[in-house]
Amino acid sequence: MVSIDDVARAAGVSTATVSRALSGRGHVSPVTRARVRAAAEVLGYVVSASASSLASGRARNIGVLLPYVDRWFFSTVLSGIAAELMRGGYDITLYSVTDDPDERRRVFETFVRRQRVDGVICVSIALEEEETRRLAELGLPLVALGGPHSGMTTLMVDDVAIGRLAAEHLLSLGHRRIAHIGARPEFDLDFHVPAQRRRGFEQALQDAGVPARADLFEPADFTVAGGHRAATRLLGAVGTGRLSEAGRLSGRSGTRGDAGSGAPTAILAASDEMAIGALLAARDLGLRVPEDVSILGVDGHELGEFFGLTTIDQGPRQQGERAASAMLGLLDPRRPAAGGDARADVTRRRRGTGTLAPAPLPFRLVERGSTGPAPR
Amino acid sequence: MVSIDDVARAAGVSTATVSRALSGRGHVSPVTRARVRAAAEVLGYVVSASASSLASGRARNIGVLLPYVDRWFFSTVLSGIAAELMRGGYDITLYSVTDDPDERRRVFETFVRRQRVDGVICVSIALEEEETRRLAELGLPLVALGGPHSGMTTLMVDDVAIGRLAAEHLLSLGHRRIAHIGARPEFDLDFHVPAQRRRGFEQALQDAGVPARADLFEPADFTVAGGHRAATRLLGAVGTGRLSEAGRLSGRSGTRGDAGSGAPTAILAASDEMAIGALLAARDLGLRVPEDVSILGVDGHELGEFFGLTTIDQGPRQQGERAASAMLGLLDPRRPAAGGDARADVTRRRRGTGTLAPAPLPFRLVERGSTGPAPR
DNA sequence: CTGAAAGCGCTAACAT
DNA sequence: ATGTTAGCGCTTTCAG
Repeated sequence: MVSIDDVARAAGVSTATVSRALSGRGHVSPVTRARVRAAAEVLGYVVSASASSLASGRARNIGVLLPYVDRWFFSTVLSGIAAELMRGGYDITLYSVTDDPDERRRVFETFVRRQRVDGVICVSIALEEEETRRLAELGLPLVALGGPHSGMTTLMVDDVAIGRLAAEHLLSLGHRRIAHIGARPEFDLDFHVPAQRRRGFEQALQDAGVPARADLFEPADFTVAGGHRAATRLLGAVGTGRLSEAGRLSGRSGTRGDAGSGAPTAILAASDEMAIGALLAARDLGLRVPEDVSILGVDGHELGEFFGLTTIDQGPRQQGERAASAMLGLLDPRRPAAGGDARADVTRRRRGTGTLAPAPLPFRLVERGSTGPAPR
Repeated sequence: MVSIDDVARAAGVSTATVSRALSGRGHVSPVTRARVRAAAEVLGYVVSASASSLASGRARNIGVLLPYVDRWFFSTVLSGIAAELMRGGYDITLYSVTDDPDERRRVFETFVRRQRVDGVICVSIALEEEETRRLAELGLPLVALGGPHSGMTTLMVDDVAIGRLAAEHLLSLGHRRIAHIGARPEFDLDFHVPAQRRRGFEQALQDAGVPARADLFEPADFTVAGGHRAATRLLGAVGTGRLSEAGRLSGRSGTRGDAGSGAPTAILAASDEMAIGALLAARDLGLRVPEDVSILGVDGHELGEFFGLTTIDQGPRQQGERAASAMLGLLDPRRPAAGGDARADVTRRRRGTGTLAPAPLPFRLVERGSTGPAPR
């Protein structure tokens, strides 16, 4: 392995100069710099991460903690983080944090404390007090996506507002009997995202003078199959959780279009995957979407486009990019706002804590045809 | 940050002893070991990755190169790798290798060479000669998932055999007019996986005396939408690429069940996502699955279960685990075979190269109802 | 079995 | 602008 000494010798300068020339810290004359660069190039020199890191305390590496890497939302967020961090010249070290207490302990007590990282990004992880303390002790920049969290820069989307926007969209189309597929309690982890969406949804209904009906809420598990089962139940049949050729109903019970009772004319699912299940359930029941029933999802899942699903897109990839960008900003406060300008939403810097208080993450309604006017 | 000296002082021994006691290298008396461990525990000591790595040359960190993190197959493989490596006490550093030449250069010339990693796992990456050389120069254990690759332990699934198994399954059900949705040339990258599946498929047809018909091949892009379009075309209508209520055909042209012409009675899609698109297309056309048309996918995608899709599962998560396990085996040859026994398939060790020649990765037919006997 | 001490390769004062 | 040099925190001979 060619070392800094080899380069120094080849360029006829000291190792300190090589270090300065290559890292850009401290002044080096243009000619010297060029000579050093050339020598390094020729020799194929690359600084040793461990040596540099040991001497400088900087690792050019960010730890990313997330609960799953193999779920759409998280892998999409991760791709955003990775792209942005790589642009900033940082490596990323992946730690998957499940809810297995032993594994978590290992991550927080050992892995993260090996001084391998310059900062930590937590994605959708509800930290216990102890864990928060451990992270804080590191004295490193911390960014969380999804919260609330105390003591760290937290990027959050306002899920109550999402629920509200969803309800308002459906209300504006004239729907009054709007069902909601939300989370079973055991899936309402991680900051109660589903519960918040539901709250916003019900608030908006109330504001519009439409009473939320308990029988129009159906809990599910955030999968396509779960959405299918829930929607089948809501739309008046018993679901199997599987796509089936059966069940083309000829008519519907209840007086469609009414205000107070009967089957729903619209369904809001708390995730796109459940919404897709609902879409398929409606079809299995012989219902037309959106003529007979409108279906609305939340997330911005890639499959939504194929299914013509109207959704509230929260842009997970962009969320990842923003989180990474916030981290880069914390690491180097003089860093200019990035291309996508992910720091535009950083409104004020809290005194002393090195923590940023960003504006909420954006989301938007994407209309694609699965929602329409309420049946007459 | 508490250092090794603090522990040494607290335990009343030298730093060398602390190092030995904690790392398990070299002999330490049980009492001393216990005392050191206790001191470390109390002080909350964790070795510094950079210092340890600089001194020992070991980083306890594996670099993972993959083309995408936000696609189902790759994120699933990654989750397998991460789980297994974490079990082995290794961190993982993620490098996404696109086909942008500049980014690739950065990864192979700089990132990977910072001596941050003890080994590199390449997932589905077709390396250029130059890149292979760069990796080999590292002198580190190298494992590839998907190949062929020269000079490194390569785990491969036999895609020709997959195509063959698929065809044989359909042939055994009496199908003779079998269509294939494969890759458009621009998607046939990375070792021509789709091309190989197609080859196996056509070989098996030939072996059965069923001539492959060029008009029953349809290229697509490995998405649900693409599969839908392709299947719509194969089944005799013009697809829109979107789920539509239209097109319930009343009858079919061609004499179903015949040997030499007419619409296909079965479709093999080269990926589950395309197969799902095909499934939906068949429904849109008013065809029953599998009574009118059988549909078979390849991969083992999580959505397959919901859609009742018969598939050839290649177990991507297990592939990741095996790759990681192979890496751990290379790093520590005395390491016992892992729980899942991912080294059972390592048949022989090539002389000198530190390279293992594993058996092909397994795959299996999972019947779920989307394939059935050919219509009479 | 344990300690002393020489690095590992680089960075950052401090000098010049 | 550049060189000298003292570490960064650990591992690993080499002695004992």
